[in-house]
Amino acid sequence: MSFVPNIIEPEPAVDGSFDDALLRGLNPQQREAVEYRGQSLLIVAGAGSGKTSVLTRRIAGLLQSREAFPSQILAITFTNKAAAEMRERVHQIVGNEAEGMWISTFHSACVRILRREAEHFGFTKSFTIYDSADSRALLKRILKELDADQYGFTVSSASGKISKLKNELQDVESYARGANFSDPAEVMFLEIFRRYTQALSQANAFDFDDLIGQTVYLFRAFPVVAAHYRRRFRHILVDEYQDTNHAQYSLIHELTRSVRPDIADEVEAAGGLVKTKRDAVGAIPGASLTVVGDSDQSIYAFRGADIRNIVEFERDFPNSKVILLEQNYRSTQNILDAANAVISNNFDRKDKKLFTDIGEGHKIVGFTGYSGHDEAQFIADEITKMHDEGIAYKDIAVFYRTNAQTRALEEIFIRSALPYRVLGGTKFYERAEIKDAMAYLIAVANPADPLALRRIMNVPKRGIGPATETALQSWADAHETSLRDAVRNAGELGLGPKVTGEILEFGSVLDEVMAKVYPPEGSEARPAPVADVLVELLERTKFVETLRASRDAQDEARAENVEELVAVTKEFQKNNPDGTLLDFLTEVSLVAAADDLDDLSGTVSLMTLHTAKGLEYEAVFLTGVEEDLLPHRMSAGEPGGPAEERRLFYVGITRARKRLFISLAMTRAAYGNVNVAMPSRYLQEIPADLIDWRQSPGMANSRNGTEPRALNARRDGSSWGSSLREAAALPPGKPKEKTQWANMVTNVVRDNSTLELSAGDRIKHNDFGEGRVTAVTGEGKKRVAEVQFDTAGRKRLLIQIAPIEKVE
DNA sequence: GCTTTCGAGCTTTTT
DNA sequence: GCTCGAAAGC
Repeated sequence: MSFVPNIIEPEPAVDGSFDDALLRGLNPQQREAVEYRGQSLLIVAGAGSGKTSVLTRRIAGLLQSREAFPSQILAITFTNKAAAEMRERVHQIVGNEAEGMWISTFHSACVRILRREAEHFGFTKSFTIYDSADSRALLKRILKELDADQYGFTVSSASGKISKLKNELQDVESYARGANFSDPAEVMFLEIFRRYTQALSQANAFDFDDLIGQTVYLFRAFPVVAAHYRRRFRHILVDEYQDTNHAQYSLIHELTRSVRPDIADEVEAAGGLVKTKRDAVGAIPGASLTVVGDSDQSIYAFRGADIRNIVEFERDFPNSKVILLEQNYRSTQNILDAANAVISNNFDRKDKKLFTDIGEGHKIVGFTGYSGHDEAQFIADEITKMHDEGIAYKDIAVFYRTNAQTRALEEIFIRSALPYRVLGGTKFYERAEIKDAMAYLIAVANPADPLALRRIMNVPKRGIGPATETALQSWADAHETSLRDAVRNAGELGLGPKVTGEILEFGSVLDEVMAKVYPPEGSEARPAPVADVLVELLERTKFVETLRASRDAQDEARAENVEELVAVTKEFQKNNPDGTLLDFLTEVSLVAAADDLDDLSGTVSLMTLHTAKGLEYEAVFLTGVEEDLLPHRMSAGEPGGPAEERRLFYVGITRARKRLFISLAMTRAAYGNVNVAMPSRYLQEIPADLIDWRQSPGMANSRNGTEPRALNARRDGSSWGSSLREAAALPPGKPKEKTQWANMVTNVVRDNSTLELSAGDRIKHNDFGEGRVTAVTGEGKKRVAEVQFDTAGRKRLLIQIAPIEKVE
């Protein structure tokens, strides 16, 4: 493929001035961060210090002053959501001038580049993107082929190691150079890595890490290609710089390099307009770089993020300017005091203190539950109270360390009829039936991908079992062709007539639909819209029909999910009239947890602490602040683990604007059994006078006691254990137990759909005891009772499933 | 080749 | 307490 410059543009006429409105309301440091002009700028932006505002105004300034065309700006954010927000905010300031900027994540920017350039190195533009599940499936096959479990390899250990290597820009060859060949496990790993890499390239696929790594490779191997992007992007801005890994760091380095005079000659000879950009010696100077970050918020070391990228920025980019933003515009002073106190325990950091002039605000509220459910009930009650006080559900968020913690929260929220959304976690696109439907689309888009093909070969059931699949694969191997070709030529395999017919029919459905997606060269036909493609595939394979006909009750729900996917494709087509199947697949592959956080108002948001980064809420609940959860047990062994966990806690605290709740439980369910939980060490790091303990670990621990025990008085495990044993020894359901653990919740659920309730009724609840109904709202399945309990306080109950009965 | 059953292992965080 | 894979029976 020859290099074709695709944008002809004159130099912008710099008038060097921009609207004063851009600087309005900024403090001196923020103002300087917007106005500074130089080769490289590091903005160290504490949590809530207005960095998004600074970044967007900086971009708007570049555009308004005509220092840059939109097409010369590349802004990189961490999530698509953040990218969309930044685009929107720039658009608000400069209007349509914002068109043509690249504001995207590292991954989507790289996909865009790779789709354009993949043909330089043996891929086609229709490559597929393997998500982690796809990579794992592939690795599973490879490990099995090699019997690698003999050497202690698991899918997760192998995928972790490969990912780590790729983040450090290592490939099979470079790894082999440093490998110890007398270690059989290392030899085995090398073989796994080799086969994995080979399988990806045969499948015309990249995994997540490749998207970055291969782009760097592309730039290094093809200087003229790199020169095209270096020439194009004159201003590069990177958000959340503390979370970049080595590959991403290298990508930034590659993009901001200057173009050597001889390469510039080559670009010019190929028709690239570079003359106006060349300096005295004929080189094209490197682009200007602005990075924004906060090393206190670095929480992705496990993914290869290297805090040194930000710490050593000044060394890497000589003559760079550093600007510190310390004034916080988000949180109350109490919240900031807690955050500052916690983070100051990380000793190897530059001292930095957030301050605000918002005022003290509410105290932080602490609560210790008996169990995770008890904790969840406390949260539900507090949310109800705040909602009554006029705080919208959408301004409230609940954070947790692990996704497993959602279960208890969801159960209680459903019972309390609280509207909520879980961000991340088991996502729509991870459901098996959705992955199946998606695999049909991938098989059509990228016929080289055997993973997708294998997944759907027998879905719905068409009698192509493992034996038949192996036969097809062997035929493909013997003829040195793809699995897809074997499907087309199934007639030559000598299989039974029935199964042969099925395979051929399957293959021709794919081929015929493919012809509609990629109309032959010179034909008038436009590529078929994604929704049509999907519907045709589903109909011709009787995919939904089979699910609907199934006796399994869950299959009905699966059919509905697939219909939902059809709706998603229609929506996509509406928003992107020219969107291709590849665009759709790319978008789906790169959606992040924080991305589906749309303005769907009126629901409480539940998410992990990692997902919470970059977001802010009026009220925040930090849950499960316990040893082994935060800090997580798994982090203990890793160097820097506890410090990173502390940063995670810090990130959580600093998301809150006005109200912060910190909660924990004395027991926590894991793997289906119940374990004793201890308060997190980080709790002691918050000055005691900042927290108003509704029920402190000390109170919850002492039998009847209302004396809060000082948190920093070390409790050993045995005292917790013994107190628990006493608690557990009490038969469940005794009145005494109830009053002591007013919020204790059991798992009793019943079908109450026939129960008629109205205001004034007196009821008895399994866990909360007796109370009076104050209001009934909603219809049918969603009827909700507001109940004032005698001892347990006010609760909202979803009547249908509440363990209650009327008492006369 | 399909379906059912039973046991093992599992949970850190994500683009 | 759930998911996945192996094994056995149909």
